[in-house]
Amino acid sequence: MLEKDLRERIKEVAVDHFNNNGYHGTTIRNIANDVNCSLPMIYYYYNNKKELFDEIIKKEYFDLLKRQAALLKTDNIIDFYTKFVYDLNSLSNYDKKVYRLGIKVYLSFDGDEELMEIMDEWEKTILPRHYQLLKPYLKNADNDMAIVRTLVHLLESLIESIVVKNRFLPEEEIREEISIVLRGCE
Amino acid sequence: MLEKDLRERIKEVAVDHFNNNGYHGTTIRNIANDVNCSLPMIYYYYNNKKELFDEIIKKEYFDLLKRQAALLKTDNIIDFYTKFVYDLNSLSNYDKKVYRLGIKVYLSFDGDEELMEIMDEWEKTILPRHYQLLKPYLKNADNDMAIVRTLVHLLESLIESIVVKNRFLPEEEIREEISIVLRGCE
DNA sequence: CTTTTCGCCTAACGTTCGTTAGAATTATAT
DNA sequence: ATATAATTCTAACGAACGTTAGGCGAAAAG
Repeated sequence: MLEKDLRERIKEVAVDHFNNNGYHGTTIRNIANDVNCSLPMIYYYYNNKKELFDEIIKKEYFDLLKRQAALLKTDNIIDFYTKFVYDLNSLSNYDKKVYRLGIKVYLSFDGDEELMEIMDEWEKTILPRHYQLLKPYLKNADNDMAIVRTLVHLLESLIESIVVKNRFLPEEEIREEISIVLRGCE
Repeated sequence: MLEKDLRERIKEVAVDHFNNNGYHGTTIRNIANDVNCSLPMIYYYYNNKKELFDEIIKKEYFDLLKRQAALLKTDNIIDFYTKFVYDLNSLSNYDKKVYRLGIKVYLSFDGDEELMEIMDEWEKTILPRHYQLLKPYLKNADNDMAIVRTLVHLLESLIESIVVKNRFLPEEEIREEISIVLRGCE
């Protein structure tokens, strides 16, 4: 037994390859090479290529999302969202790659119909969840929902910068932008 | 000679395939099948697969971007940005697919190093360009640049909804969100 | 001590890929 | 009419792909 469980190491390397080369550009041989194991070992732990890909999205990605969504919320809504985004900067490389891969599937740039449906289900929960979070701070104006939508759009773009484009975003910049959208709230 | 130039038809079908299946998931055989021509005809007009992909990004995508960027600007900045985004809804299917493919490369979900460098060069021009547009409407506050950044982030997310996720966004929703970011300007 | 199970391997299967050789057909020019 | 050039084809190349058959050695179970 090497440093880590072989099954885990395969998945880690697979995340890397799927990320860099997409589903079709990734070969089992290349994964096996980087893991330093023989080719059929991949099939010993995963039935086939698709199952390996699916496990990364269904388990790793959604676990990560749920961990993120369960973050504690402070009493200041701007602080909360700022921290929520800023903390993505210090995600582990593995988590960042899983996140990136998930977004790729979310935008239907990779994966298949089945995964897309799961993503659609998740997406439906996004707006209501943030509406609940923001509710106490909204002034029951006629554009409350527009503010929630705008914030979610901003968050998506910020997350993409950090996770997909692999940029570092300073806390102050994040706070400024979120404050612009939420100015007037609290 | 059929309805259209064969070279053009190959490119059209290729855009579709690269879009649906990515670079590695696309095969020259499948393209030839859908074009209803023999396989080597692709090689008659394009030296290889990569050249076909590159032409779509380098010519079609950037032509589209430049067309977009050259849009006339009205005297009302919110009207202008609203129209800018809303008009994406009625892009032709071909243009939408080209746009989508370009964003895929922009996010380095497809394509290679060389295309990424071209994308990076383009990206550098985005913030300054919108700063110039917004300048007359900004009140020289200390968060002027933050407003520009926020707007660009919002635009990116709105564009992605329409072009990548293929949603229809109503003009009123777009206007509301842009107004939230630009409230105070003009 | 024997037998079964587990983790891992070498070698190969059949298929599909990008690409090309070489020839047939059609259009253009002389 | 004849020569040249532009399109298009059938057929195949070698390489790489996902996947599997079958066996080896060590550990665990009886």
